[in-house]
Amino acid sequence: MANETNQFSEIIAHCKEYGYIFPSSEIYDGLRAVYDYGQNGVQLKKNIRDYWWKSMTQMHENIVGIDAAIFMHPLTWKASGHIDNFSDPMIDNKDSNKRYRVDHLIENYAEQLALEGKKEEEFALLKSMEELLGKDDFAGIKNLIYENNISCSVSGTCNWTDVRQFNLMFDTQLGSISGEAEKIYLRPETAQGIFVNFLNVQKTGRMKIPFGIAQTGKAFRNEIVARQFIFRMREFEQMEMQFFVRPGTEMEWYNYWKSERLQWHESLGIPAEKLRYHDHVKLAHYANAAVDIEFEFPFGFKELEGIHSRTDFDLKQHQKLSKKKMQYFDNELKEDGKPYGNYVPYVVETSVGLDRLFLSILSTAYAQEKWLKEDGTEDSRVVLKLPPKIAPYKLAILPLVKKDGLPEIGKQLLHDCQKSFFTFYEEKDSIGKRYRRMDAIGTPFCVTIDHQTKEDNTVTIRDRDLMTQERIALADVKKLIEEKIKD
RNA sequence: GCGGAAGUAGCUCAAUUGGUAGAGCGAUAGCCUUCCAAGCUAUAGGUCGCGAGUUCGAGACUCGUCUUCCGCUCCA
Repeated sequence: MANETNQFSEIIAHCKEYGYIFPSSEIYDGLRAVYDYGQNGVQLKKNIRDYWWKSMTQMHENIVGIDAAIFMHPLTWKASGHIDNFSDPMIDNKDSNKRYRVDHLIENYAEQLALEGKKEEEFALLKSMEELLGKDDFAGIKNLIYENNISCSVSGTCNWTDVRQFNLMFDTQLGSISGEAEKIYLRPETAQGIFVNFLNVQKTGRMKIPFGIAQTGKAFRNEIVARQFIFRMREFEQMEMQFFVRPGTEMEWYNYWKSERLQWHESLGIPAEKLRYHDHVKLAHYANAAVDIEFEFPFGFKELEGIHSRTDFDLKQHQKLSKKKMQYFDNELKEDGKPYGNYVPYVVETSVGLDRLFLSILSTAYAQEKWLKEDGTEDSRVVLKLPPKIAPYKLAILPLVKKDGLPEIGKQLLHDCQKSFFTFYEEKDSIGKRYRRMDAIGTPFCVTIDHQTKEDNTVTIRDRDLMTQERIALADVKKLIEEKIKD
């Protein structure tokens, strides 16, 4: 009966129409690549986050959570490498549209000079470049490129844009007195909040390796091109867990989390064929192994979660800059009967984008269905087949008519149920229309109060996905739903 | 960032050669009530994305700008 299509633009439209996601500050034309979660979206997002939180912390006695601030000491980003690696001045060639890091562009040209035997010119060029870069004199850099007639290797022209700084980190000022204010960054990842709290948590929680610290929270990246709805946003939410292990055991844990995390996504109803691993060939500066779990979005397979073996890079860097020892004393005995002793732990990270996960779940759940009714006419619906445990509303209570005392029974049931889970109550419009509305927002169960209810205290309960109904005792409704929404 | 396309009511779309905006669905209120969006009545909702320009007159033409989608580019 199902004839499903999965057009991305239809999903976006559905999100807006049914209160899942709105463009940010839409009345002012929106803000590029920034979105707000609506009344249903916030609930779905929260349920996904809670499910992650529970499976990471509550279900693992050796993983605890924290909630670090978005603002962090500026040296944090020096230590992590974000300041040095992500603030390169760039320049575009207007003819080829090719973008270069200006230091690479000039260094390449300098190499040519060297090959031509013009050692002095090479030296002078590099020296001026360093001076200009040192004082962020971008106009000067551009002049330097023009003076030396440095051209684009693709177009061969010197038709350059201005030099621009592309720093992925947003900055702002801490302290309100200008001049005295300190430049401070909005965190580009939540991981560092965990690393800087490593000692606090390990000591106060008396944590023994291996152990993990989990955190969910907002991160900010000033992406040059942010697009594809909520897939790449400038403000987004991460759910990260850093797992601290004994050096040498990291690959074991890396493989453990690699398979663990894939299964977790499947437990949220994402079909296995829409998930795959993508091993990194080119590794980031901090990693010795990295894999992405990719999901087949409507626009192709893209990264959903990253699992990285980060070695001891981060803790060592913080040790270096903070001059605090990021050590752990391992009392467990080696084969020779002596303890493992002091070391800087290795880290295996799992990092999933909550917004991306939201989009994965939504695009998996979204379905347009068409079928023939008994009288031969076509019927159709749009339904979000969300797993009941994360659906915004778990149950809708629908009196068949709004008279004869049926609303009163419905409201009593609402009162009983809403203490335990989100319950929707609606008595307006035809029952079919109300079912369609509930399908559109993904409510898994609808209970209808009819005249028989008054006689024998039973109601019909309708399954969203099957559109079938069965009659159950009114008194069993709450218990039944609670059973259905359990993990 | 480059190229292409689009923007009129909550949604889908109309509006002659330029003559100061309409429909269906939806929403709200009421009536009716029969378990899968389709009965009846009434009401609300738009400075045509925004800003200039051309014109006696612009939703329509021109320019700019914002936003979105598609392709390229980028992506610790």
